[in-house]
Amino acid sequence: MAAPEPVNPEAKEPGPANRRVTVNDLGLAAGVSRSTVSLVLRNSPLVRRETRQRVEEAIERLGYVYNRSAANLRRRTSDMVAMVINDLTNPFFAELAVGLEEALQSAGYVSLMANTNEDPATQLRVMETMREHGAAGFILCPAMGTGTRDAAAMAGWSVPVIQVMRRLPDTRLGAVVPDNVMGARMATEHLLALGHRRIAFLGGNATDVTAQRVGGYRTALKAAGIEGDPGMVVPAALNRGGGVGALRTAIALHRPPTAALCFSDVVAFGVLDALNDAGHAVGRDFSVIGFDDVAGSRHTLPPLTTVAVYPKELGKRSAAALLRRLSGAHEPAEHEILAPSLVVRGTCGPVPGSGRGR
Amino acid sequence: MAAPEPVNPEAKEPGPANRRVTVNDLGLAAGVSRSTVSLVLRNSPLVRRETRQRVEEAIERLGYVYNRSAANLRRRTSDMVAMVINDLTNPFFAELAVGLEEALQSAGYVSLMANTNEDPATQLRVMETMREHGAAGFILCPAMGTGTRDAAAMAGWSVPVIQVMRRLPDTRLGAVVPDNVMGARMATEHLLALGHRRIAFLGGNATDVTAQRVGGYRTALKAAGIEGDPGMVVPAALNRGGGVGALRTAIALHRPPTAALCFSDVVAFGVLDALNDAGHAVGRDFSVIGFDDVAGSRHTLPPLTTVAVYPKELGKRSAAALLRRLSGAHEPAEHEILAPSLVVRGTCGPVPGSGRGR
DNA sequence: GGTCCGTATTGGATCGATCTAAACATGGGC
DNA sequence: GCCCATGTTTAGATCGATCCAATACGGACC
Repeated sequence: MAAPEPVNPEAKEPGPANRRVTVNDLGLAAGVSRSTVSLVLRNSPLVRRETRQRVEEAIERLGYVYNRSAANLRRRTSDMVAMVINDLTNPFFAELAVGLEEALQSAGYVSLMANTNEDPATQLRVMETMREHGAAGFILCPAMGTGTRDAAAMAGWSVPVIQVMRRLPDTRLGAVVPDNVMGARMATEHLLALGHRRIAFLGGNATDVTAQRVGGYRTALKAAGIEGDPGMVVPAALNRGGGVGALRTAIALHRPPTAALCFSDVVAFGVLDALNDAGHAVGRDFSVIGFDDVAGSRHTLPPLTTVAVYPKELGKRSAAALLRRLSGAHEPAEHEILAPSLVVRGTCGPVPGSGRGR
Repeated sequence: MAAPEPVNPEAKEPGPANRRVTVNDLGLAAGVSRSTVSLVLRNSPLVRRETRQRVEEAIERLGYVYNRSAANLRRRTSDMVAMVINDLTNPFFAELAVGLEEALQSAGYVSLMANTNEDPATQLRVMETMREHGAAGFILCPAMGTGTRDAAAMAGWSVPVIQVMRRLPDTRLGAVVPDNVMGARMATEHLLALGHRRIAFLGGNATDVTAQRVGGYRTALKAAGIEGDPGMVVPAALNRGGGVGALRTAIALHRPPTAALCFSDVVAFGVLDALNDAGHAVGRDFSVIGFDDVAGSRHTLPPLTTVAVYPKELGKRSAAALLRRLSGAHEPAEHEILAPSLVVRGTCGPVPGSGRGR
């Protein structure tokens, strides 16, 4: 007997007013109590084989959907983790997010996600909402300009917060970051070994990351006995246009650099644009090193020498760190620092006019 | 009197075993019932001003956190939306995801997110989990090779599913997609207008998107009275390397093309690499058009002529479509098709040897 | 037959909120 | 003094699952 109205064809049993199927309904259908159904759902060995089959058959027949929210409420648990990312359109962070989500997914967690667009206010708002939703923990790549008050508030929440890539000055928050100081030092030393003495640092923002990279760069120069020239550090927007501008500023200096370490690959792309534009031969007239090793850096002309920091790995590690905090009751907040590596491609060469060319 | 143990400093009131603060606790603290507290939480005008203040003061003092899961359970509602993306590391989809999330966020929803990595099995698994979590609806960019059975299963769930960018052949699912046919037609006509007769189509995958773009390309050729040469459609992996290989295949043909429409900008990047590598002047010896208009296409040498499809806008629109379905009770599944536009930059020119050069 | 045991099952309370209908207070009108 | 309207508050049931202590059942054993 066909139903007169075009109802949802999946609603296998009409039921009273198309109500959601619950453990009670299953029990009724299978001739057991909801407690037994619950045991079946949780794969308890207490249930007799035959009873289990009856229940499973009812689950199938009624099209039952388990309600994790209700279960989590009763069990006082949560299997949701929040990931809060500053800028997903940046391929670096996109890859980080993918590594993160993949790790969480395979650990049986589901991810709440928000993009903050580098806005601390948005960041705090979405994190509060996610907390109300019962997120078991947070992975946060802090927006630029996140205040100390915000950090303190997060640290006061009773769920673990793991920072990734960037760090706020609050020791109660965990973190997984690359060793920016070391990466910048390695890159600078590479240029020094090629004979460069006047090396610029191009690009940077108001995060701890910039401070660390500039720090590593300065340390390497100092160790080589080179006086740091403040004009050699050129701040610039972290995009291609910023790189173009920064290079032009640098080569217009009274005593221009012969090489540059860039804050990121994207900035380096702009630097390459500007060099090509001005007719300089990259790697011969001027050497360039990037930072991050994003996908595109393999394909510039010439291919970009850069410092690889493995964003996907950062994501995976931060997920692992969070999962550790979630299982081990009161682990302390740890900071994990990943070693970067220098990837030598084609944008660096000996100092022009050193006689080592050709 | 200082507590002896280093407990969570945010736990303003010790409470019995550091239990979560609930409406009951608030009621006790403010001298009202939990019902009144609940009214305050929902900003009901029924509550007397003075009572509301007492409750709000208690909320502040006890550090209360609203439990949305519990509320959603009782109210039989959900304010979570699931976004399921095939490949977030692809900047095109990353931007789409950002537009999507932004729109959902400002509509008061929180986003569950999963990356499927183009794997239909993963896709189905995470979507089922999200359903159990009570997602109010789905925005799905289907993984390549998603089966009809999967599509039917999703359509049978009682929550709306909006596809974005790609479409499965199931009319019960909504969709927001660009007009790929039109875009490819416009691009091909642009090349035809420049005098090209032998135009290749490079790259493609096993989705409806490829079929549509090739379709538009063929339609334009046919309208110009050009016999479609099957060898001119060169399938290739959708990455830079695929583009390199596809171009080499194309120019090795007996009668090679003088221009190419690429499946995507990324493929076009590879094509440009291969052309530069072979010493061809792009835009003079050979014309290239991309598809998507991703950020990088502005910065190739020369800048890439391409078909813009506005991924962020696709994201916003699909969010809007889902929200419409969520409010309006039984809206039908609509398909929204966005017009693309041709962005003319520097990679196209007249046919070589046509005398129109220079 | 009664006791004990292991296996399998169950009803009632509970998680933290909301809903419903009813109760309560106050004041005016008659 | 009673009724009713208005404004404010509340107890009990409920959402859909799990926890807990209790129970039912059959068989082994004295």
